[in-house]
Formats: sequence, C-alpha cells, structure tokens
Amino acid sequence: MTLHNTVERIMNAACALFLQRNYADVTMTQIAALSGVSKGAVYHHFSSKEDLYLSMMRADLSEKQRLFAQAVGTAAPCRDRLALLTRSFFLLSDEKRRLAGLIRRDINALGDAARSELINRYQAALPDQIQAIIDDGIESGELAARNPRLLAWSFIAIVETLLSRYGDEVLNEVEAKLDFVIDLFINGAGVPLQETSPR
Amino acid sequence: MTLHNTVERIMNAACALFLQRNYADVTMTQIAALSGVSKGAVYHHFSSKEDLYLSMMRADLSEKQRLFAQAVGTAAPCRDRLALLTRSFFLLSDEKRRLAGLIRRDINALGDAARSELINRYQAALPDQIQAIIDDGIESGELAARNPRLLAWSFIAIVETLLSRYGDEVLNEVEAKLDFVIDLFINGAGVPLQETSPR
DNA sequence: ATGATTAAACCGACTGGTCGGTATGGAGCT
DNA sequence: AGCTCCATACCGACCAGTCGGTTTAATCAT
Repeated sequence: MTLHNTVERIMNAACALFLQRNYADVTMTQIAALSGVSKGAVYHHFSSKEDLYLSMMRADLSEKQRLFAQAVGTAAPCRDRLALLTRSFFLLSDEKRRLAGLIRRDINALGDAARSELINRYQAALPDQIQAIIDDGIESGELAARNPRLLAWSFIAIVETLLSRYGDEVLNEVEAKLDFVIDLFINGAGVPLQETSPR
Repeated sequence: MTLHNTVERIMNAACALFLQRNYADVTMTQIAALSGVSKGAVYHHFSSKEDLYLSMMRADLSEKQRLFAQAVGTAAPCRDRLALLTRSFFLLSDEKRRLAGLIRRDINALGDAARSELINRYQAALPDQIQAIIDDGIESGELAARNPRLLAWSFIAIVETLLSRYGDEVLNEVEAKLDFVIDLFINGAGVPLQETSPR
C-alpha cells in the first residue's frame, strides 16, 4: 500500500513459505515467485536469505513483545494476567501464532550471530515476560515455589500443544483453549482432593 | 553386530549429526566421514539419505515403544505409571532422549510416505502409550475429565522442557526432574487451596 | 510545464559451489 | 570364478548470490 509495498509482499511470502517448509528447503526463487517480484528485487531489499529471515522474525517478535507487555503491566492475580496474555496470543492470526515456534526448528540453520540475536529476542518477547508474571505469582503465594523459568517454558509448551490441527478441532473456541491451558497449568490434570469425587 | 559393524557405525554417526543439525544440513559425506567409511559404503547399506534417517528413527522408536510398554502394562495409580514411564525416559542416554524430538523438526523435509510412517510410529511409541495411562486415570476418577490426547501431548511437552541445557543444570538429578514433571502435570503450578502449603 | 539528469527499484540470465546419488573397479572371501 | 563389501571418481541438479542492463520516478533546469 505504501511506497515500499514490495518489501511487505516479500516478507509475507517469506512468512508463508517458512511456515510450511524448513529454512533450508525454502529457496529465494520461490520467495520471489510468490511475492510476484524477481529474485534481483528480493536481493535489492535484503542482503541475504538470512537477512530476510532475520528481518521477518525481528518484526514479528517486536510485535509480540509489545502485545504481551500489556498483560505483564496489568495489576491482577497471576492467573488472570496469564489468561490475558494467552488470550491475546490466541486471537492472533494463524500465521502470526505459529511464527515464533519456527525459531526452535530453524535455529540450527543460522549463523552464530543471527542465532544468538534471535534467541535473545525470543527470550525477551515470550519466556521472560511470562516468567515475570510467574515470579509475581510465586512471590504473592498464588503459585507454589518452583523454578520460574522452567514453569514459563512449560506454560509455553502447553500453549503450543493447542496450535496443532487436532488441537484446533477439539477446542475451536478461543475461550475453550484458554480454559484448557490455564486450568491445566494452575490446577493440574488431577482432580482436587477436596470436595466431590474420591480417589 | 560384529559382522555388520559398519552399519552400526554409520547409524551412530548419523544419529550424532542429525541431533546437532537439520536433516537438510547434514550431508552424506559428513556421515561417511564421521563413520570412518566412504560414501560408497553408506550407499551400499542404505539406499538413500531418507532411508538412513528412517532406519535410524525406526530403530529408536521401536526401542522406546518396547521400553514404555512396561509402564503402560503396570497395575498402579495413574500418577505412578506416568512416573515409571518418565523415569525410564530420563534414564536413557542423552542422545536417545533427544532423538524422538527430532521428528517434529525434520518431518517437513521428508517425503509423504516417510512422513506418515514416522508420525504413526511416533504416535504409537509416545503419545498413544501416555494417553493409555491418562485414559485409565480419567476413568478411575484420578484425573479430571479432559481431552486425553491433548493431555498426553501436554505431558510430553513438559518433559521436553527439561531436556534443555538449562533444565539439566537446574534439575540435574533424575528424581528432581521427575518430581517437577509429575507434580506440575498432576497438581499444577498453583498452591493447593486446602491445608498448609509446604516449602 | 517540459525536457534533462540521476538515483533507486527492478529484472533475469548467469556463476561458483555443493549435494545426493551413481559408475567403476579393486580387495577379500567362498 | 563369483560374490559381498567398500573406496574413488564422477555426474546432473539445484541453490544462494551476482551483475549488467532496463524501467520508474523524483529532482532540477530552463
């Protein structure tokens, strides 16, 4: 739409292709073809394949960091803040939702500098922010005292479980997904010992 | 084994290389070099790169399926059976432990036939067996009634969280890892509402 | 305005190099 | 001999990245 709409189209095409194939299996020719521009145009805007991948990820992670910072900055019980953050994640488009997960798949294909930059940005955008909420939850006594970083990773891992095709079919509503994730993470899979059913 | 120790060496080399790099980034020449044999020898025993990858995975998944079947066949509370299965997993060598996780990373690089075969074998070896335990747990009232397949995936996801370098540093004892996984999965991260909360 | 100038955007054929896979032939056994 | 096992040399395909040339569009001069 703007002056640089070519850059935008290249990034969108790259996003779509990197989502369905490994970093190594996506060719610059394919990206150019899907963008509707030539390979020369792609290399005019991005200095290398890695530069293109990095630019795409940088943009996405910045957006997510900004988005999730709202939930982190809210004053509320830990459970509600986690729900707020997770809801905003589930409300993203399917593409955006899966993008961050690519990092773990492609990280080995990148150079050292790119790799550590991406890891840092990913940490700041996702695990660190979730851990901040969990830290507060532990301090306030809402959560049991365990390693907060491992808890944050586990939380993310559970969320990613629902990004599969099957997860989307079984729990198609955002609130249903939210319920599953938050309830499993906070209360676990076991039935509460008190009240209703015995063991 | 001694007769075909070349096959063994090739498989071990392939295992080590596929663990540190993507499927596409591991070359047959590298595998041959690390095996100490020639490329011709590799192709003498395996018809293609995909065949080698598949053979490696087949062997590993069969072994895991057999291993975990013991826990599934045990008569005990769901929690104990999950712990039994998970302990046997954590007691595997580092290489073996990470191997199954590769599938999700490399699955897109394989052909359709290989892909679906691997997915089926993985399902049978890990999620299906864990789900069998969870199914029993739900039926006996030990676990809350939720989608058992999603629960199985979540359980695996939590376990995989501890396979990272950091997870190994923080919880270096097998029993500590086991405690984290089982307790988080069954009881959740929140403090129990009743009684006094320990630690 | 209108033509001249210029720089950025863009194209696509091409290159250098790498990879999966094959052809060939030799060593050792039966 | 005839067979398995394995090493070396090689082939075709394909990729990231380059480069000379063309188009577009904005700026300046008149």
